[in-house]
Amino acid sequence: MEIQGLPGRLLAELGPAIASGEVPEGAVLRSEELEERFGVSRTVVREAVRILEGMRMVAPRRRVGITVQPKSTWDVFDPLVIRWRLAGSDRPAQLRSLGSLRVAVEPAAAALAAQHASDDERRELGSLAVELTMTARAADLEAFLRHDIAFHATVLKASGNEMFAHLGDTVGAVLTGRTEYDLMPHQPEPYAIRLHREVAEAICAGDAEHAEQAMRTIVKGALEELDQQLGLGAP
Amino acid sequence: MEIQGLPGRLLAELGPAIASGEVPEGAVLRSEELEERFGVSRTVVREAVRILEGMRMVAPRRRVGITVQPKSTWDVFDPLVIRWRLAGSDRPAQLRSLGSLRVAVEPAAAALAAQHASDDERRELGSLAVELTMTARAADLEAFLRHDIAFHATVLKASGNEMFAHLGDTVGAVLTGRTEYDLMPHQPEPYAIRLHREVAEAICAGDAEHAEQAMRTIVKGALEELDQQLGLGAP
DNA sequence: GATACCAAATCGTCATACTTTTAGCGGCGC
DNA sequence: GCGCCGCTAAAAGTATGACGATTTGGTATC
Repeated sequence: MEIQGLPGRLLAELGPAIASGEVPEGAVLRSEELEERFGVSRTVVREAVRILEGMRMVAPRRRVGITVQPKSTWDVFDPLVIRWRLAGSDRPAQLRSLGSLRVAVEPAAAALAAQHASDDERRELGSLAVELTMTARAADLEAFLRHDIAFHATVLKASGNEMFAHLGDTVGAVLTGRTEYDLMPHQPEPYAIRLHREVAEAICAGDAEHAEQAMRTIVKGALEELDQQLGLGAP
Repeated sequence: MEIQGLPGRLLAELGPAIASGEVPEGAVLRSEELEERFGVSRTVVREAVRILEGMRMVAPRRRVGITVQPKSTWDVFDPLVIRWRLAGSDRPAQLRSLGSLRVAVEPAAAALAAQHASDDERRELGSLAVELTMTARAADLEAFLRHDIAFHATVLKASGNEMFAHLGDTVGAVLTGRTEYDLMPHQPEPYAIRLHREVAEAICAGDAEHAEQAMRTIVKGALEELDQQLGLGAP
C-alpha cells in the first residue's frame, strides 16, 4: 500500500514535516537542497515532490522553488495526509474533524447497509457483534479493538457506497489512535456494546431507521468523549 | 490548481481512461510504451505514473509493468478522480455515491454551521438565499446555479470542519453536472428555494436542529430526483 | 522616478547509462 | 514425472549531465 523506493522514503520525511506544521505554509524548498539533505538524485526528489503536488500540499514554481501550500488546499481526505496529521501535532484538530465526519457518515451508512447489505455481510456483522461482546467480557482490549474496527468497516462497506467504504481504514486509524493515546483508561462500556449489537440486529432485520439511530448514538457518544478528553488535555 | 506541464497532460489522458474503465483493472502498461505513445521522455512518464500511484489507481511492479489497480483501492475522494469519473462512463455510479454522501454530510454541516458560522458567513448565506430567490424568479438559470453552488459551499465551509469544507468544490461539480446533463428541464422549484431560505435563516438564528432538517430535505430531494432520472435513463 | 531590458536562479525536459528486482524458463537431481 | 534451484532477460528504479523555459529582481537608461 505504501509508496515504495527512495521517493517513498523522502515522502515519509517531508509529508509528516509539512502536515505537522514543522515546515510552515509558505515555506520554500529547493530541489537541490532536498537532494543534498537526503542524499538522493533529482529524479527521486522530483517524483516525491510530484506526489506531494498531487496532494496539493506543495506547488513548485520556477525561479522560486517548491512552496508549501496553505492547509486549506490540501487533499484532506487523502489517507496519507490523514495519517500524517494524526501522527503529528495536528492530531487534535484531525480527530475532531474525523469525529464530525463519522457522526455524519456512519449513521447514513448503517441505514444504507440495512437496505443493501449482502447475506454474507449481515452474517459477518452478527458474528462481529458477538465477538465484541465476548472480548469485552474477557477484557481482551486488543481483540476488542480489532473487532470494533472490523465492525465499523463492515458497516461502511455494506452500505454499498464506495465512498463510504473507503472511510473504513480511516475510521480504523481513529479507533486505533484512540485506544493507544487514551492509555486504554476504561474497559469497553456495556452500553456501547449493546448499541453495536442493536446496529447489527437492525441491519440484519433490514430496519434502516433503527440501525441509523443506534449508530448515531454510538458515534455521537464517541465524539462527546473525544471533545471531553481534548477539552481537558489541550486547554 | 491543475498539475502543470507534460506530466499534467499525460495525467489528463491516462486518468480519465482508467477512471472510465477504458483501461480496465488488471491492465498492464509499460513505461516505454507510454513514452512512445505520447512522445515524452522517461522522466515525464514516471512523474505522471507516480501521481497515479499516489491516487492508488496504478501500481508499478518490476519485471511486470504498471498495473491498473481495482477500483476499490482508488482514492475515491481525490477531486481529480471524482472529476474523471463524473466525465466518463462511470458518471451514474459516481453521482449516486456523491448523492448519498451529500445526504450524510450536508445536514450535519448545516447543523454545525448554525453553531459555528462567523457573522460574515451568516450574512453571506442570507444574501445568497435572496439571490437564489431573485434569480429563480427571473429564470436566470446560469446565475441561479452559480449562487446555488456558492450557497452549499458556504454552508460546508461555515461548518468549521475542514473536511466538510473540502467537499464544497465536489458538490459544485455535482450541481453543475446536474443542470448540464438534465438539459435544464425545469426552472428551480419554489419549494426548494423556500428550503434554502429556511436553512439560511436557521443558521443565522443559530437553530441547528432546523437548519439540519431543512438541509436534509433539500439533499434528500436531490437524491430522489437523481435516482428517478438514473432509473429512467439507464434501465 | 518610471520603464525597459538583461541576467541569474530555479524548475522542466530530455537522453543515456547503470542498478536492482523478479517472473519465467530450463536444467538438474531425486 | 515432480519439484527444486539457479539463470536470464525484461522491466522499473536511480543517477547524471546537458539544455530549455520561465520568472524574478536588479540595473541602466531615459
